Amino acid sequence: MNGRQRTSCLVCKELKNPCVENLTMDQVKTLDENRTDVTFKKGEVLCKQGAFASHIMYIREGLVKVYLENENKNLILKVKSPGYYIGLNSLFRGNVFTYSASAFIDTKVCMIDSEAFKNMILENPVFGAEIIKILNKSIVQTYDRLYNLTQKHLHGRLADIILCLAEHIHYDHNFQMQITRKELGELASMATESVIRILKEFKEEGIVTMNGRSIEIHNPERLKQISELG
Amino acid sequence: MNGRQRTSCLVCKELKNPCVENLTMDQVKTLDENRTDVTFKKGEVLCKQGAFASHIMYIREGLVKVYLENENKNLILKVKSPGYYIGLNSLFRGNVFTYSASAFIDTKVCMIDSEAFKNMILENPVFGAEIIKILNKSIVQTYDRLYNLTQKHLHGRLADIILCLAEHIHYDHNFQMQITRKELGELASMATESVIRILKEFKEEGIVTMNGRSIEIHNPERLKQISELG
DNA sequence: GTCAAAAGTTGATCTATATCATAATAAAAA
DNA sequence: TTTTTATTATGATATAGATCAACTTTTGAC
Repeated sequence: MNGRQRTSCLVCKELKNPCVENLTMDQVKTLDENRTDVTFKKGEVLCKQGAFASHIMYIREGLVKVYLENENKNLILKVKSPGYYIGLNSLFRGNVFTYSASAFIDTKVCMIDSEAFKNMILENPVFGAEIIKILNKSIVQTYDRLYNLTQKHLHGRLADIILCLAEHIHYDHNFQMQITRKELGELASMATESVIRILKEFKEEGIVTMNGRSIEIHNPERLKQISELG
Repeated sequence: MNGRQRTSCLVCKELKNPCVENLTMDQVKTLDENRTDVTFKKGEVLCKQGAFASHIMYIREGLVKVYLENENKNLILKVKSPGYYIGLNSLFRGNVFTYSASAFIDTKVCMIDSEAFKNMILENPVFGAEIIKILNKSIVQTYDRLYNLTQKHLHGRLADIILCLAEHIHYDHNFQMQITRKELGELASMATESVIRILKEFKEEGIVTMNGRSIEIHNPERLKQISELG
């Protein structure tokens, strides 16, 4: 694998980037004049694939599900947490959202006018470089998801998701999932019944114990192994 | 589908971008002093996932296969043609190639020193904005591939690839494929036998006629339909 | 507290697709 | 030209995982 393991982490912490630090006082002021804070309740749609992207969103609080829409089934691309941007992909190319996003839990975002954001990049190349860095992280994350969804089996994908929930969202190997088996299935891109069956197997092997939506990972190493083997 | 069809075109023409136009004479000169031309024969490796990316490559002639490596099986991400860059993803983040690339046919590239390239972005924000545009196009293309590989059936994926070869590489609905069924399978991410069987079906339905590696598409509309239905 | 709806569970079945085996060509090498 | 190797082709088999059906438990609404 040439130096890196492809764990499909839906939440890429590395992407978190307070690149506002690179702005001048004047620029922060301009940005401040061109922003507005909005709160979304769980399930509400933050942006719609194909709609005009007049603004970039910066997540302050909450958790956002980013997905591609289609008649039959949605494909979850990633889950974004505070510190991430939504809508960067629309910059300098059509100003149309390339994906839809909805609040996984109650979420607060700060909306920044696209034009103001673009000007910031054109005025301040260091800020631009930071945006490039963020985009590149996001591309690598997408490559990983592509790899995981096409090359790994259900067991590996579910192991990935459980580890991701524990280590990047709840920061604990013993946690209360706020999501249903169906949603878990959406994240791992598999049928609800498969989620249930595989969770049962993990339980029987002693890798986890579960009670309703609370889960405790006893053997994270084994989960990582399962994830690697596919 | 919210306004757009997800045809999995491995060769995204929109990405072609002579963004050198945005450089000053001085910058073009600097760039010229920091570049070197290299020719690769069919099959040769241009860059290796995980290796240090001391340079960006700009494709002048040929066709390049970009893929993720792994013990068992490679996953083709995209095919790049003249006008595209290789290695942009490594900018401002570790300078390590995120993928491997090899020449699909004889290929000429121009290598540009990474540091010189980065300086260009930091000196010239319009150039930086162009790079952001290119990265964003590439992300959207990757989302499409993710969608296609995970949501479409074999028939749809193969239809996509055949159309892509015809319309974006050979510019003719009647062309001589330079690749084997095995390679076709790699592009569409399916077994060689499946390629053969599905091609036979297309033939029997009168959508294409074939003779060895030469193929003529009689009903591109039908192929597009098959691609859409998955 | 009762009823309805949603979530969870389990087993049975179905299906798309990979894999295997083997043969027929075609291409390349000797 | 003969021999070897790679490609194309086809049928049989295996299997991962989805879908379906039915049943239980939990949650939420009135």
